Amino acid sequence: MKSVEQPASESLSGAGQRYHHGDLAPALVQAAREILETEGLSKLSLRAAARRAGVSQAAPYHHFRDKTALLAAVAAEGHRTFTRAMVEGMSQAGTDPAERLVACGVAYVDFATHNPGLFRLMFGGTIEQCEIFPDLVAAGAASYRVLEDTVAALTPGQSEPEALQIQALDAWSTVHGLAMLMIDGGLDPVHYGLDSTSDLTRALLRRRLTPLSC
Amino acid sequence: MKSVEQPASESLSGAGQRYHHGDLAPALVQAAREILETEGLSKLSLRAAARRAGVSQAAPYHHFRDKTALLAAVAAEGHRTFTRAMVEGMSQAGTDPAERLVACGVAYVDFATHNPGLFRLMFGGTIEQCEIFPDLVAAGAASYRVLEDTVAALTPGQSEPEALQIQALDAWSTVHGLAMLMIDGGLDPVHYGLDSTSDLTRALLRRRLTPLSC
DNA sequence: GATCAAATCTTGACAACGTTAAAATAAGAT
DNA sequence: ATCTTATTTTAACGTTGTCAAGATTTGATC
Repeated sequence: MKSVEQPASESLSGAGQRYHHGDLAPALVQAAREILETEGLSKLSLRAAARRAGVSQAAPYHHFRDKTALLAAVAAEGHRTFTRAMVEGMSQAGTDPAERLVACGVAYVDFATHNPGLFRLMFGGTIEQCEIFPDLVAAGAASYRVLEDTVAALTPGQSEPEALQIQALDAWSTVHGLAMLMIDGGLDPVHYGLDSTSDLTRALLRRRLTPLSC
Repeated sequence: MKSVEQPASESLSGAGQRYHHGDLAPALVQAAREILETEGLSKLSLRAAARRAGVSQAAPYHHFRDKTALLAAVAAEGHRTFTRAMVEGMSQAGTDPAERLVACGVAYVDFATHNPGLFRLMFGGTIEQCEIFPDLVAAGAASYRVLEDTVAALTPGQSEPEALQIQALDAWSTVHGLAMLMIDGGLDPVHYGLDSTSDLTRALLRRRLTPLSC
């Protein structure tokens, strides 16, 4: 009476509804991620994620303690792809430290505008007491380190570490604020005589990094 | 059999539960605001706000179409006090345009750190389709204009308006990002050798406004 | 002042949600 | 083959957003 032996390949292929899903935790994370981007945070319920993954309402509780825990997993995964996006964006920017920082910032803002729901989940305070999710904290710290390192490369001979940190914070605040304003504040690049949000980000960062010639 | 004639003074005095509240809409906004800061957004339900205002669960629907409409009212009111905070902060900063901008930024970030829940509601994308609430849009635009004007005062002889707008956006992004990171990212001023978030904001903005002496 | 319409509030209900408990089923070890 | 454990389901509880129907108050009109 066994069902056909499938090698745990699930995805969307077939309606094979075996009792044990086999890989439910990642499937729930992906389902939640999809709902987040297509329907928004308000439509992202645990039950909806379970439905999308093809399991019952209570199944997620064997893999996540809470709804918040699932959201934390989504956010952590988001931070990892976010980190990758920044690294990749910089790798195409050559070797000039300033241009690399610009590319990092552009990747930062691009990620936010392309995944607004996810970005808000990662930074928007939706997940209360996020410090109790070590995975999330680590992923967030790693993504910050990319930006910090990029800023550090900008001023090689920096003696005092506090100045560097302030500089990194400055860069971080700028791109983070820009990202937030673009996805929430209804910022329109055309209003600045530019075509895309990427161009606006680039213009803003370039202007910053090349102080008035003196 | 009339109850004692009270001149519509409500507040918290007495348990006078007359059938008509008299001023329910503002009372609900304030109740929501209080819940937001004391218990967080997740505990802010329409029913909880109604309970706190001393009315039944369905009473709010005679003053707000939705839960979202109530949130929008809270956010709009937040933007107005936010605007006032920035104006007042600048008024104590003298006449130097740069110092006024710094004061504006400090007020911006201070407001966020003192009212994190409200600030997130104002900017965090919680209110979907916020463009359908004209009051909210107007209040938000007014708060932005304060910052824009302050930046404009910084460079009096600015010919092209686009350059000014980019400059304003730069300033806005920075303080906004800083505010967001402080309430969500767990930014610690001590980590930068400073005592308070205000000091950190000031240090960052001053550094920005005084380019490396040349 | 009596009457009537509008505004305001309440009770009661419904579906959806987060969450838990108990029971059912599959997987793996002995 | 049996037993233990992990996984999933069904059923249920309390809470929420929201609506419909009825009750109460207010204010205008005669």
